[in-house]
Order: sequence, then structure tokens, then C-alpha cells
Amino acid sequence: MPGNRATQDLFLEAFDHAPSRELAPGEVLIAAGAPADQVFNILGGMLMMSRTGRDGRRQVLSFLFRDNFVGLTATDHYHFTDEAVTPARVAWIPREAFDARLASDPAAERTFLNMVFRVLEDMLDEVYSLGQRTALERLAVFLLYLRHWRRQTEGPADDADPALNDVALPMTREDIADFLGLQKETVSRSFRQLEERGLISRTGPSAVRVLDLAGLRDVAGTLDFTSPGRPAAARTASAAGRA
Amino acid sequence: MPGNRATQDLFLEAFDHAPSRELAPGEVLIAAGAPADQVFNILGGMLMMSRTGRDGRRQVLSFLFRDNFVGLTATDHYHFTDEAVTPARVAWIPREAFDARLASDPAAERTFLNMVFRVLEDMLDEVYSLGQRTALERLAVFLLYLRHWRRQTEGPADDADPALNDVALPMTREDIADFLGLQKETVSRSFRQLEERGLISRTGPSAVRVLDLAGLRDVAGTLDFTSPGRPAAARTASAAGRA
DNA sequence: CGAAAGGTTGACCAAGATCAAAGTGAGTGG
DNA sequence: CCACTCACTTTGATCTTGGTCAACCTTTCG
Repeated sequence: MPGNRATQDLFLEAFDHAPSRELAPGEVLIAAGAPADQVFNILGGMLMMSRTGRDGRRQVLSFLFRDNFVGLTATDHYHFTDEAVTPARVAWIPREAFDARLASDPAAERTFLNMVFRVLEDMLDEVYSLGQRTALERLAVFLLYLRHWRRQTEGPADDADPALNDVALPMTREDIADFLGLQKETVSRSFRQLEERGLISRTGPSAVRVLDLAGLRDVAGTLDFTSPGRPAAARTASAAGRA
Repeated sequence: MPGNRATQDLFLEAFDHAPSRELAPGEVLIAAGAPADQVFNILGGMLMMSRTGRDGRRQVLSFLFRDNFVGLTATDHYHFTDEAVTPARVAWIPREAFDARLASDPAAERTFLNMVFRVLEDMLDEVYSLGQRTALERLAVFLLYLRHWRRQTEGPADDADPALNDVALPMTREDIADFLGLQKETVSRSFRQLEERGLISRTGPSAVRVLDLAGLRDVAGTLDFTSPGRPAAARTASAAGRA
């Protein structure tokens, strides 16, 4: 659920005077199966949305950041679980109020529609990653994704700002693994491999520093896509990337 | 882009007098990178949406059927390729006309928003499949998905109608492989495995018959999901499934 | 300070990929 | 109408990536 506040305050304003709630890490905000009667907006912190199969296999579907909505669905019950990764604060309004807002304000509804589209397009990227990329590539993409979101969330600092290269990893290795469709051991080994290649350094279990951004983007694979039938001309290796 | 006509004709009607076009199998309707200035609705046949990386890896993102929209995006250029799998007919209207329709008709916009939500939820299922399921499970889910869409598309026959058990596979093994995040050889072997287990029989290279629907659903894994922390009570093995 | 949870590493294994060759069948031209 | 061809599919042998199992290490927190 991307986008910066400037283009979105059409709705976010609806939460300005809404009640809010603090979540502790690991706290479940929405359990799969619960009735979908509220809509939440993240004021701060990180949440995680996941789906768990009967046999216990879990897929983390996305990590959620400030100004992302939580709890939206077309159905009247949630199919997913949303829980806090870091301490987080969420504001909430009743679903009817949210729906009424959209119904009475066509501009808001339009903006909202575009947000949902952007979420959908992010999910299509995720499908590409899971279907086509290797473990190492997925992890590289993931680190760039976290960096991207920190930039988005902490205000649009210059992309070259060296502070952006310190990437916090507040989630566990298992959370990362379940997001990337891997096992936690494979995630560990992939971190080591990125480190051995000099692209990152592990500054602790829950933080890494990006040492070679261009190199990391290289491993992630250029994030733009071509049409079949016109195979793009080869490019200098570390060009492109869109984060 | 699911749903049946009954709940959707709010829009579909917008295409009733629109010009339409016949597509031959393999014909590209929309190439990645083209400007997004038209919206299409499928009148008949099957299309396929995919994304191809610079290095040639391709992910098929979805197969599209009657009454699905094609060419919708939040951006002004497509990021995906849409091509015909079978002979197909699509109606088209200019994007501005489509947008104007939504802008002037709040009920239509709301309906459309719900459609996009449903597409998003389908994509989340796909993420779960790619991240967590084995090759055999993915193929079983895929067959059920095709069966489901044929039922949706050819009118709501009884789910038990034996005719539904003949599933056509108009796409190549490679298309299936790229949809499931596998190689074509693995798809072949997985078909054989389903056949050896007596769940299907291959009635030709582009058709299979489902012999044991419950068993196939069993392999697919129950398609409903639980909350973590309350592992659902065990069920009779071949229950559930929501296709 | 000690326990517990999470993380890393290593040895081994297996699902699926890759490489190679042989079938199969739909369409085409003789 | 038949045989040839080409594209697609299947099957087999082997290899590799990532999974599994198990031990050890390192933070964190009580």
C-alpha cells in the first residue's frame, strides 16, 4: 500500500481524529476469520500480513508501514492475519464510516481505487519474485524494498543519503523466510553470501548496512521488464533498478 | 478478475455497443510498455497476462476469461503483456470513456472497486501457492482453477456436473510452467504423477479428465486458511476446498 | 547470571532444474 | 489422402539449489 502522503491525504485525513491504539511487537491486530468491521491506518511502526495453511505453512504477504491501510477486504471477514512487527500505532474507524466516506466523496473513492491498484501491482512484483527469482535475488530485492520503504516513510531524503544504507530488520529470519518463500537457514546463508560478495555487512542480527547499492541492485536484477519478442538490448551490468 | 455477470453488469453494459476485435492464439493484445489508453473486456476465449524479465525469465501472472477486464493499470503505461491463448474476442473502449463512466456513476465505481479487490485477493492466493506449495500441489490447484473458471464462464452448472471434469488445457506446458513457477518438464512429470495416483487421466496433450475430484482437492490442500495460534481441528481429509 | 529465543553454521538430502533424446500429433504440401 | 515436418510433449539421467536435521553460538531479558 504505497504512495506518499501528498497524494493521499484525501483519506488519511479521515483518520485524523479517530481513536488509535498502541500495539506491542507480535500483537495480532486482526486474526484470520474475524469479521471485517473496522479499517485501520498505520500511524507508525511496522506490521505484517500473513496467511497460514491448515498444515502450518505460512506465507507472509506483505510488510506494512506508515499510512498503509490494514483490514481492507472485499468480503465481510478477513482472510489474513495482521500483526505488529515493531511497536506500532494504528488509528481505526468503523468500516461503515470508511465506506460512507468513499460513497459520499467521489474524489476520495477514485484516489482509493488508485491505491488499491498500486497494492495490486506490488503483489504482481511479488509473484514474479517468488516464481522466477533465486534465493539470493529475492533477498537482495527484499533489502531494497525495506530501504525503499524507510525512505518513503521517514520523508523523502535524497536516494543517495548514506543514512538510508543502514537497513533495520525488525522481523525474525523466519518472517523473512516466509515472506520470500524460503527457509530461515537459507535466509541466513543468503545474507552471508551477500556479505562475502561485499555488498552488505551484518551490523547485528537485526540490521545490515548496504555497502554497494549498485551491486545489490545488480543481484536483485533490474526491476524493469520488457515485452517478449523484443528482448531488450544488453545493458551495462549495474544500470537500472527502480527503488 | 472474477465474479459472475449478475453482480457486474453495471459495467459490462458499457461494452455492449463497443467495437470488438478477434484475436488469434498467440496474438499480443497489449505489449509491456505501451501507453494504457484503452480498456478491454473479454467477450470470449482465453487470454494470458505475463511479465518478462530482461534476462528472459517469464512469469505468467494470470489467465483471463470472459467478462474479465484487460488493460487496467494505475499508471499510464502497461507493465505487462496480454496475449490470446485461444481464439478470443475482446471489446474495447477508450480509457477516458471508462474513467468518465466511473467518475459519473458512483455505484459503478464501487462495483469496480470490489472487482479490483477480488483480483487482488486472487493474487494473494497465487503468492501463497508460489511461496508454500510443492509442484504437485500447484498443478492440482491449477486444474481446479481452470475447472472453476469454466464453470463460471459457461454458466453456473451444478458443481457435480460430470462434464466439468473434462478440463481443456489450451496453453502450452511452458505457459503452465511459467504460471506455476516451474519448468515445463516438471509440469509433465507432475501430470504423470497425478495420473499414476488415479486422480486424472490425460485424454490428450491439451485436455485432462478429472477422475477423483475429492482426491485432487486433497492434493491441492484445503483452500481455506486458519489463524496462527489456533490450528484448526483436523478434518476429514477430502472435505473443504472452495473452488 | 542464566535461560530462552533466535540466529548461524555444517552435513546431508531431496525436489525440482538442466541437459539430452525420443515420442506424438496437428497441420501442410505432394 | 497420406506422409512429412515442426513444434510440443514426454521421459530419462544427472546435477544443483535450497530444504532438513542437528549442533552450536549469541543476543536479550528476566
